[in-house]
Amino acid sequence: MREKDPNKLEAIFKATLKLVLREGFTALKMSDVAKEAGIATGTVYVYFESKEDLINQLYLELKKRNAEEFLKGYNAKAPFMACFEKVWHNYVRAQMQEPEAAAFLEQYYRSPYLQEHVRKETDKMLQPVFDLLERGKEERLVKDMPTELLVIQLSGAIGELVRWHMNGQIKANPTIINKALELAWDSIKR
Amino acid sequence: MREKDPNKLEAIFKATLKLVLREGFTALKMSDVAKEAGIATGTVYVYFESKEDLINQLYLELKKRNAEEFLKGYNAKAPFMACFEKVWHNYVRAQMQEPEAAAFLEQYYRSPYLQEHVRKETDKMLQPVFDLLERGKEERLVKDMPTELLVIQLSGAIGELVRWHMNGQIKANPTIINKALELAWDSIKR
DNA sequence: TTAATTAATGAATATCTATTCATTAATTTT
DNA sequence: AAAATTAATGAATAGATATTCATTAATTAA
Repeated sequence: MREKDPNKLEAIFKATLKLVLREGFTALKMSDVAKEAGIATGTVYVYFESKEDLINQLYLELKKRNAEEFLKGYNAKAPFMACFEKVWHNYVRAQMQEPEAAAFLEQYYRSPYLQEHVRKETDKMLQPVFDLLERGKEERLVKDMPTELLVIQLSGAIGELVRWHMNGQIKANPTIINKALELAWDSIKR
Repeated sequence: MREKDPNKLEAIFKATLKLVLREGFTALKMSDVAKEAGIATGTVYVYFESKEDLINQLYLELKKRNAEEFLKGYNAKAPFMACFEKVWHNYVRAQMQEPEAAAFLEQYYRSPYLQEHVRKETDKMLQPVFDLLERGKEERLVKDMPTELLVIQLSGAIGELVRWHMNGQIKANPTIINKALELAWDSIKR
């Protein structure tokens, strides 16, 4: 039993991400994926049943990696402010390090591949943020506003920062990122 | 010379928006557009040369409408705070009233149809916001931060609010919208 | 070392969808 | 009212792309 090559699988993922970033789902062709990955068209079908399968598997994989990145070194017992900064930086880093992934996830949300239960499932990833913000409210450090609104404020700003960065409209260096953190915090602090 | 029916043109636009909101560009078929608009497939080609043409014409039309909405009743000579609130509410309203348009524009930005010069062209729509924020900095009402960052903070939050609203994850009634404004202002105020 | 098994290939096929066009219907002009 | 013009139709066509599969190459087991 000859083994499948994990490098090829990863190459397919990478190629897909690259192409989706460049032209979106609309222009994604299996033959292009294969070419970009440096393999034959048919080989993609050794690893994935169909285009739909590829996209969904990749989606789940990205979510998994994202969650790991997201909670790296997070300790819910630390003081609130430490937790907040940690989560914020993790979130930014997760998005910044993998802008292709961010673009893919964005596309997935507006595609025929999306299944509602999957969306709900993966939205749970934000739960730690919800918990943290509610703790912040209890400790009277954060405004008494619907937690959803607070999350929207934070994730919206980060997402937009990454988009502008990718467009080349802004260069998101550490200085900029820290300033963005300051803005974000001033927004929700009591 | 029989005249073309402006209702049909509008119906095609509407159908396209509806379908793109539901499943994105990926699943957009000319035959579906026609069916949704209640006309024959071929009729779409009476009004548009091609699918590409349809998408680009719709894009330009939406941008035009958006810009009108955006600047409605705006008077740059009013006191800063009045201007800020006006612009903010206009921006929210433009996005909220036409969530389908917002979804379409989002998709367009990640599609093979996008042309870089078009993106740059239409990004100019944000110029009034840039101007206003720079005035705010001069008047010492707004933080001395790169204007881009301030814009990112504002537009990111609004965009995310609309997305959550569309997903049904939050009900953006006037109360919520005002709270969001409060958060946004606290973020950038000095 | 040979046989067996499975990955890899890519041209051929099947499927799907944009576009065309011969025909019909509606409107306008004469 | 008849002729002329153009919109509207939708089945047929052209073109594009997902998927298959007969064949080859590589790896593993015997």
